[in-house]
Amino acid sequence: MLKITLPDGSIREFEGAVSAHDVALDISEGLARVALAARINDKLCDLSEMIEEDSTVSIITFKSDEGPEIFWHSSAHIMAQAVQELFPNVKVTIGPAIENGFYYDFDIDEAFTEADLEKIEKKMLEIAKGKHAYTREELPRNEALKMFQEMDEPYKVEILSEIPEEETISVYKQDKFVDLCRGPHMQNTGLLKAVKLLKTSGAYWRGDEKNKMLKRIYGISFPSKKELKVYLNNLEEAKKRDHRKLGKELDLFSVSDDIGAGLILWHPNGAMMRHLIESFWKEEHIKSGYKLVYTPHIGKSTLWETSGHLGFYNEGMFSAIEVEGQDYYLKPMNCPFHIAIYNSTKRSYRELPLRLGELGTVYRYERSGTLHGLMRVRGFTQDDAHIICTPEQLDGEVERLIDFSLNILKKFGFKDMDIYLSTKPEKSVGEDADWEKATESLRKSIEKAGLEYKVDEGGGAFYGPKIDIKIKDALNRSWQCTTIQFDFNLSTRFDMEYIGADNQPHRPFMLHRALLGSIERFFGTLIEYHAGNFPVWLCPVQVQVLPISDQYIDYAKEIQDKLLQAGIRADIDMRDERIGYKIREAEMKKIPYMFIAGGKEKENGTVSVRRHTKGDLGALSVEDALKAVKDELDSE
RNA sequence: GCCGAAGUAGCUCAACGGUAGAGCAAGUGAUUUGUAAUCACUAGGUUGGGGGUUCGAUUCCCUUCUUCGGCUCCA
Repeated sequence: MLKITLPDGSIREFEGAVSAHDVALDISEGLARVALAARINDKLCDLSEMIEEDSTVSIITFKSDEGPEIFWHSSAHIMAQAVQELFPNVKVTIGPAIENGFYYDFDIDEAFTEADLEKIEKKMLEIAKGKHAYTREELPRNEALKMFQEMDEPYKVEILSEIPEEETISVYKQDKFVDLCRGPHMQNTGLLKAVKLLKTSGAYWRGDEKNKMLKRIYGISFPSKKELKVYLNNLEEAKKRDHRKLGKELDLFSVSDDIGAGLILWHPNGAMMRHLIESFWKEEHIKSGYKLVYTPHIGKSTLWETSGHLGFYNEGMFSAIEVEGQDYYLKPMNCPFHIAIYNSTKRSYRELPLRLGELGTVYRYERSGTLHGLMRVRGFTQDDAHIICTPEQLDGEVERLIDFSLNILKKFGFKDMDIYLSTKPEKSVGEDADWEKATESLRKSIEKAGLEYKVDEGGGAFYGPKIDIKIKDALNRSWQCTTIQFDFNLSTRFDMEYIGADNQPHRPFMLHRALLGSIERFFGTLIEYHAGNFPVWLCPVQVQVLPISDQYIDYAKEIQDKLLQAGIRADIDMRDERIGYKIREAEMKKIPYMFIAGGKEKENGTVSVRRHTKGDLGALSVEDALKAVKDELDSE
């Protein structure tokens, strides 16, 4: 048992050996995936370092009197100066601090090469060494406008020209560089001691693809070389968790050029895991009062006209398939089909709430540049459900939904998640009063569950407010999993009704929800979250039986048989190889349990148990070994 | 789709104007093994596809597909 003191003073206890990374995962501050560094007993260390008993650990983003945001924003200014000095024809635009580092967008025709980045890094350190003070100057907008016009910086002029004339604006100067900026900045450039420009990319001016594409440089900087080294190491470690890399190594899935981009092939190992996820999902849904349905993968154009998808979602749909003069579309969403089931008969308030669930496979046209492993694909299966209820049932439904969702996610070991409440956007359909009621219902439910959340003002869909739960990948990128969305649009478009106690027709409330989001994306985040070391219940092979040599294969088969009888997925490595080799292979496949069977074991009716990530656990009777596996399964 | 980078054996990579190599994996044989790699041999490639320049292209150019990092978009 390890006792570790966390930054807030609380004490956490851990079973077995833990690394700083394990602790980082345990602190849900959103930076667990790529915490910049850890401090163990006040010593800066790598996240892969093991922690000793009674340690004090803090996961830090920075070691500086300046907050990272100020530091990185100031670094962006230094980069802009360096680029301006090295490439005089460049036009500067904007350059903020981001979660891990900073970027700056430049207007320049030629692309930045790797060699350019190195030159820029050198120049930045040179500027930093000059210990130039950052000075703030306030001046009337018109004067600033004139100044930037003279400097021939059209992007700065564009920003200024949108500010009312009577306002005063601020500019920051360091060395020879002047930038329009609100600040604040650090005292002088000398605090920057280490910088790495990580990557370049294109970025549209003001994020609008109708505008010119600028060249963006991303970088990270620190007040010491050691911190940069630790950060880069952690980045390397994070890359090892990439679901695409692990997907190949563990033989879980692939994509084939011949089949098409963004279309996933689930290999036997991945398919077994998917089967386990889906079976669990179905059982839980049935227990929670859902009715499972199946619906077709294509539907007639008239359906999509009624739903409105051909209007507002046309760009996300695959083109039509013509059959006997009638256009059919691959479904990008399951909703119209579920609604068709609802509308197939006259509904009474006594039937509500009606919860229709389906693992529904949908196809969406995603632009080629946006595809990303399992996270963004063109064909995927949503764990979709639509809850149709009366206005009075709303609060209760949302509450049990959040509870249900968190319970499901918990089973997969997720602890570190971000919750967002998205409210009414400018363009929307539905009555204001309904929006109000729905939004409040969502808010109350999150608060009642005691969850922390962020509000995304105006971030809702045009058809209703929503709650999203996002999980971060190995590189700290957020991916939306759970989404709970109101829909004021489709219920009207499809003229959904129920007959109330008053014998009058009423419009029901409808909620869309997907808890895992899509099976593909969920699987991707699952792989990265656990770095391939899945909970035992999800492992395609839970126990690998390893006979020491040919003569113990029979004994190994006996053991395997007992395991299979007990419902445990067990394989035997019968190859003519040494035990060290078989162990290595099983370890690399991240199989949780290895049962080693040789002469000693056969004689005593035991197996030598080895647990992945823990090592040799010694000999146990076959029954006890089996019980150890079952106990772990029960605790998950 | 846009800005950039990249595609060589199943995997990880090398060679770079003179028709491709290594390690691991695979196959065969020897070995019968005690907690992260036993040895030997064998086979494996129209260097993503198509076109061009050249006496000759994996290498240079064009085009197309796919992948990667971003932008935009989103489960």
